[in-house]
Amino acid sequence: MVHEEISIDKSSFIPIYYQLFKLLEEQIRRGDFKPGESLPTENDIASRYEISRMTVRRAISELVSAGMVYAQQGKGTFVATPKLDNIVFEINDFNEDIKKRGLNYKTTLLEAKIVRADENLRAKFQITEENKRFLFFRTVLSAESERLSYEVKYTTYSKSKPILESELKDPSLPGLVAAHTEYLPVSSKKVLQVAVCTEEEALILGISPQSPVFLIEQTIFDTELRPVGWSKAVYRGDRYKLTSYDGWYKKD
Amino acid sequence: MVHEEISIDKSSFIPIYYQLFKLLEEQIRRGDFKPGESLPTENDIASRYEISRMTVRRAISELVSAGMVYAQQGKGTFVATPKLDNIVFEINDFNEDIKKRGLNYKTTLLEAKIVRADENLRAKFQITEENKRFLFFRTVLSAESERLSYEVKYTTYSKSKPILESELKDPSLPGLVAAHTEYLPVSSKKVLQVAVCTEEEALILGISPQSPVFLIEQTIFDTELRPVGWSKAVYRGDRYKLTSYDGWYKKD
DNA sequence: ATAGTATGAATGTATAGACAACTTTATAAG
DNA sequence: CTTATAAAGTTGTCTATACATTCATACTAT
Repeated sequence: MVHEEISIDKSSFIPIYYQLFKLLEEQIRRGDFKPGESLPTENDIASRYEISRMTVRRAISELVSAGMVYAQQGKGTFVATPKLDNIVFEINDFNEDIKKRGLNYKTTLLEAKIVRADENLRAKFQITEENKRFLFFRTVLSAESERLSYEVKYTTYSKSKPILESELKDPSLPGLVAAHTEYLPVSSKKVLQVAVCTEEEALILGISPQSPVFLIEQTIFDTELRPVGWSKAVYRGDRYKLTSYDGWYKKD
Repeated sequence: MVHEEISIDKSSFIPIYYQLFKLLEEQIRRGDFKPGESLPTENDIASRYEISRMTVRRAISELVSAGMVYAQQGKGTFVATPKLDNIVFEINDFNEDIKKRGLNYKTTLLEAKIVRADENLRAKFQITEENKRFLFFRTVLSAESERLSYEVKYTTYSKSKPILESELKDPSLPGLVAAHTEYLPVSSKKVLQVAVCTEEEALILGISPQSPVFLIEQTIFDTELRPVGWSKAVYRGDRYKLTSYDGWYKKD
């Protein structure tokens, strides 16, 4: 296969550092520089293309960010070996998958009320006070009139921030928390497990009991690391999967 | 709470850009600059600390990478709102969890042989040739004499690259592929699903049939995007979980 | 021979300045 | 008042230079 000659066009509106980044990336991909080998020195590249060394460094730093090369002070810059045992499952929203497929999805609010915390809930929110009240939501997500997931959510509650009608449409946990917390919610922890669903969940989702499901618990914390929101969601195992891509070739 | 006064020490061995990065990060964390608000301009910061604008830009670019701020040309640099519905499950190795807990884990090779591809396998490797041969491995991972996962792996095979004794100890798919492929393996796709285990898997893992399990399929591709390795692993659902942290506060 | 020292080469940090690209605001023209 | 133009402000790119830091090598003294 013949590769078209790529080079640097200093008069282009595309930044030089970006052109060089793409050029080096392509050369690495097609094996001009192999894993473990070193790239030409920054000064070599700079004089080769008659550009500044700082511009070369900008290009190389992009390669470093992409994980394709690594630099060692005093030695040089070397091509990395693609790491293939790294697994990164990234989901902006566990439901995004469904939405992307263009299906008609909708969230149904089963219940919304103010509750007093029982012992279990107090543990989740790391409080001892017995009379503290929380907002409680139960929702079901469905697509094409098929129920896909069931979620219960709790957030802190204060009288000064009542429930708004608009929240009830599609109450996401981060959204609810932001609306009912004094402090800024800044961090979140999620735990994914597999389980077989309970009879109640099976009934709600319209699947047979003991079916395998994804179970995701999420806790949201404020600036002082106090829990201000907690949710537990059950996703049908036969309708969800997570995909991870790795290595040099990534989805653009 | 009183915060110690942080500032820039130009004589420190810690780079100025890094000091400034940490300084700005801390100011954002404690709310001096709130989400949506703008940071001081680069020139302001530069003259405020009597450093170069390029050094300021280096610091801010770190903040951008961390997702705490975003820059808009011509307008300014603004504090981002923590995104809490992003889920990133990252596992260097699905077994790392086990290893970190300091348990005695070991990989047991159940079987290793050369096989001819059946129709199913040919589909996985996107080939039609019927007589092509592949390497086949079956392994079990156990910790504290408890079996945790069961994995079957296939890689391309050529006579010129025979199986080495050393491979049989702990044959990871990327390792096997690298040892038996002509071209460089550069990318990988993994799909995680939930399932209930088969009777065979239940027997091997010593759990009851129909137990919930994680199921991870991995395909490794070479530079020409040809599949050169495929594996399917079953992990005990009661022994594995995935955790994701999100937002501004991340684990250090 | 060994250890210490000097030298060169490579990446890392920092600066000052120039201009480009984009946005907002102020100004002028109709 | 509206619209077009100019100006100012802000981030983005690029350059040339200087020095620091780290590493490998060659050299020197013992």
